[in-house]
Amino acid sequence: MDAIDALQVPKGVVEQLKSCLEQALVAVFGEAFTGTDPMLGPTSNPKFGDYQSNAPMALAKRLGKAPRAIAEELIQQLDVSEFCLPPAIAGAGFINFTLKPEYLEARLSAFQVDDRLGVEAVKKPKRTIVDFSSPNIAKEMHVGHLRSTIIGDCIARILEFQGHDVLRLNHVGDWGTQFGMLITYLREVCPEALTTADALDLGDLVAFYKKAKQRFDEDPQFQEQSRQEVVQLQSGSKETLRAWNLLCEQSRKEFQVIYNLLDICITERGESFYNSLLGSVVEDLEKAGLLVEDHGAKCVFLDGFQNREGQPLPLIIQKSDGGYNYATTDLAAIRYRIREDHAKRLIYVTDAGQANHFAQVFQVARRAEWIPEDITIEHVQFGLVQGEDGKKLKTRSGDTIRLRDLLDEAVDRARADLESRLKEEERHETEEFITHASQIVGISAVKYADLSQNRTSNYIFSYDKMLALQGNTAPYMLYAYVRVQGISRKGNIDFQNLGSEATILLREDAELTLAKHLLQLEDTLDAVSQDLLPNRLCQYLFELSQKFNQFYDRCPVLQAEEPARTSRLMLCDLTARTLKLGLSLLGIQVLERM
RNA sequence: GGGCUCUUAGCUCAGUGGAUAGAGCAACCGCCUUCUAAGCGGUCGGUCACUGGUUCGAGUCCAGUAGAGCCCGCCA
Repeated sequence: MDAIDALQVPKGVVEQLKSCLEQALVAVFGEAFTGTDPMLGPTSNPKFGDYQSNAPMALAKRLGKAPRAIAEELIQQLDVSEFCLPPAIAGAGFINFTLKPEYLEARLSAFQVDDRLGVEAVKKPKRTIVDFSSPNIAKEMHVGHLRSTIIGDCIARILEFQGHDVLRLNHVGDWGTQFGMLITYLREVCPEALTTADALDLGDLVAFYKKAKQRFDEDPQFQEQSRQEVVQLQSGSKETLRAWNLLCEQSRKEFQVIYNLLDICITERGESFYNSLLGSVVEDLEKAGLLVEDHGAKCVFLDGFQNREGQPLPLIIQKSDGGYNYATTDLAAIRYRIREDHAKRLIYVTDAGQANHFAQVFQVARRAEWIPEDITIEHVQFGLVQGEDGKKLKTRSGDTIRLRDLLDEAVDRARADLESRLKEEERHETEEFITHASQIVGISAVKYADLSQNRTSNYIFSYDKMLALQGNTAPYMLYAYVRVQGISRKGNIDFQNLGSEATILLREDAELTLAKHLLQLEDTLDAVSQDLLPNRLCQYLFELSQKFNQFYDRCPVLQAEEPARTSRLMLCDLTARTLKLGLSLLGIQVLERM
């Protein structure tokens, strides 16, 4: 087969093999086996080939035959010669498939002119909302916002690349009791901040917030005033709204500094956006017969949730003072996102501590029949960021770490490391180079360290580990990319112009291993867009870097004779482009030199 | 008391119901006259918390036990 055929069969290898197996199952065992899962996956060990089917063992009971006999019959009816070597039966009844070098060569050669590197855009794009980051107005962004921001951005990037229509929403905390207490406090001690722009910077605001919170916790009268202020806000008092607006504007500027640093694009649509819709949420829940008044508050009592005394737990929709809280806002947001934004997939990226809250809100929305069957709603939760002592990450003095400081330190450390290496190697680089490289390495390291862990577990934050040059880190991968660019500089190679005759030839094991991995990008992205676990993409890119480094170690490129030389140059270029694309989906930029 | 998440090598962590459970770090041993050694190869390292169950097959699914973290009525 040649490159043209490969282009006409654009489906992933796995899909092709699966459908061949499905056809064989029907051909051998009859129509009753239509739709039987062929149980195809990558092999558990490269010595078994590339893919394995476990179907014979699964079907043994149903067919009353030995697995190996079933495998034998299946193979007879199976024609995969287009892309595989003859399949082999092994062990208890596994069917092992090994891809033909010619097939790999043809597929990869086609990637040469494909910016998407073989990854097809989805046929049915879904309107998807990714709700992430969500800092609170009047507070500084801190470590707690790190994971939501990084993971949410990554998920959005991947879904966008797959062709989905993604709306990235920043559900900022710009409403609620905390706001009331801040305005109440400022009215007392710094009234000009409520009427004049830039009267305070965010640092002051944060200090005031802390004091306000203190007052709120110990002074019942202050509490009451704060609640009243919230009611004023919610009912649209002009003066309060103006003060509120000034505070928001101040915070917004500061958030943007962080988002620029992290290269994050997001649309702000805070809690306040849903303010005018809260009343109808209450009304509709009332109509649906879900609302119960208890101690003056309007609640929905939940199925499967209890308080300490074993009583059913309420979700409070409207407080006894008439104010609304976050559950109400989240319910309004669900409705708005489905009815007005026409979202088909709703994704919330917040910490695991909010799992109860979302489970409760989703339950109420379902019982109110606001979530149609064809719409999925997911809480993408993640664990705590912990210090190296295993406790919640804090500064030495016990304060919360500002996100800004955390990122600055990562960049500073990357810079110190780079400078010491330059000195050691007696290299001289411009200030511009050093600044840029440190910036990319530092920020990438923070992002990659976070994304490379399974998000559901807590994660231990360590500058030393994330900035390490060895292992599963951003610098290791950036270096693999830089190595390719080094080859092109050394050999004066223009990867865009390797000639129309250029073809990929896979002769060495290291070449074959690398080639097979390059072909798995699509499957990897499919998996990530389903389970929303970015660490799988990280794992893929890490393995790609390892396989490239092995190839680099064993196969000379520039010194090789033609046609191997051009073929290897193509493999280098494909690797670099795959790394660049993959890292970009993690929100990480590459460097040409480092 | 209830709920959620977790428990895998000395450390940090992967692991789609399938074959002999993997990686990185740390430790130790090798490899630069050859494209950046920020690399590559090798050695050492395991009662997958425990007990049952489902299954042809369980680290993976179910139940229970123990331990850790987080959450649990008017904050978000």
